[in-house]
Amino acid sequence: MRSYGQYCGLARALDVVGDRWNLLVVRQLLIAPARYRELLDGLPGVATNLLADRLRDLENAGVVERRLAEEGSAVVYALTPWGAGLREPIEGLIRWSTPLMTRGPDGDRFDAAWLVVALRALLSGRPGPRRSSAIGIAVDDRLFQVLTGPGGAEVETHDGRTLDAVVRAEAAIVLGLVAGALGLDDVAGLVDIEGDEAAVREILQRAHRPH
Amino acid sequence: MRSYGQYCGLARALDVVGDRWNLLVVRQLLIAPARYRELLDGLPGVATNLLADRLRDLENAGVVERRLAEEGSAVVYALTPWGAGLREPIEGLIRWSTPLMTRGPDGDRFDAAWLVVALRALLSGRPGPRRSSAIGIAVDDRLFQVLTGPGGAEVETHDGRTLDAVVRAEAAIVLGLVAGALGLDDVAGLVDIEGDEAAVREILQRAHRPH
DNA sequence: CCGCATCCTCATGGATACTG
DNA sequence: CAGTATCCATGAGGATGCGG
Repeated sequence: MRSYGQYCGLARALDVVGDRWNLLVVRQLLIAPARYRELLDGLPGVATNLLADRLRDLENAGVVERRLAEEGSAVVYALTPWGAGLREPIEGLIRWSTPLMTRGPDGDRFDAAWLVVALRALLSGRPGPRRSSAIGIAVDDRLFQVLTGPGGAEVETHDGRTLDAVVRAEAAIVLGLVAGALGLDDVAGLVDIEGDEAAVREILQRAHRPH
Repeated sequence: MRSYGQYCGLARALDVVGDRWNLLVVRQLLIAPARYRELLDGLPGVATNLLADRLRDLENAGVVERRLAEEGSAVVYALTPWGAGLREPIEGLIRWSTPLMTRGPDGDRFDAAWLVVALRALLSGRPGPRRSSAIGIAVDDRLFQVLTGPGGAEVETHDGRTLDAVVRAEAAIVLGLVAGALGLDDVAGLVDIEGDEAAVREILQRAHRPH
């Protein structure tokens, strides 16, 4: 992308991350450091050459760094400390987007890993007292609970139900909550979704690994 | 721009404002509502057809609205309340960009009006006590002062020097401050710039008008 | 397999000219 | 003044190739 050629913080920031796909690459790396193939999978629709281009650009700009796992030549992409600072504006955009999310998936693809970023944005970005929150969700007559603290969101189930169902349902509930400008304590709702436990459990584990 | 087709807040936000120039249009309207020509002037480098396209897109998305001044057919563009909510992520990007600003204008164009957004972002977005700050600036052996309160920044001069010089110098000082992670009380610096008083005075007046 | 690079097609952006 | 129309350059998207 051509530079805007403006001595303005916003313009210069967009010179770096304003290119198509760039902020979504950062989103993926805010979830966890990832391999090239994982990024491709987490960014449905991106062309392979574009992803390579964007990773190069972001690396040259100092947003992303390539790490070589000691074993062999495995390349892992991760955010630099400065790149991780994009969490703030990204969370702002996520909060701003809640009116766009109320219409539901509609046909868009969905990946539970994206909620790792979104939940933290929605639950930690509100003004006012920020203790911890508990959101109860009823799925098929079974009750689950999502506990949220200052550091982010953790999912706990009091049941044998899959974690994926909890996470997805949580998305709908939290988005509905925020859209309706309600408080975040002890709210219950009802959603009906199926899911895969192992995948989400791994996502959550990786999300707790520091970069 | 094609939709990302992802049920993710960030992706949907970028479906709306991720197009080139879109966030810069919003920046201009965060300064003040503006006519088409004013937007062209405040967005150096944008093509007229692109600006027209983007304004249409943003209007259809509910970010921008056209207002008809009672007199004749004068069209004024302004942010909707939802569109004004982009201030938060924009301010986040501006704060994130400070390392990019320390190298100076370099050849980029500069418009003092952009500081109306940037100053507020830099001075009101820091964590911790948020009282008011005073930044002293020495320009050609004369001292000026920029007073900042919770609602934003106001420029005052204790001298006959042009306001534009104050504002431009202020940019360099504040950016340097934030980049160096210093506090914001009673800091002095030195810059040497010329400017035009009337233009900046009008900008500041308009910035204090609510949308 | 993974991590890209090349090639091709087509949509989008940029600059300028033009119009109500 | 407030845009539209036009033309050309650039970049996105998709398929495929290729070395490790």
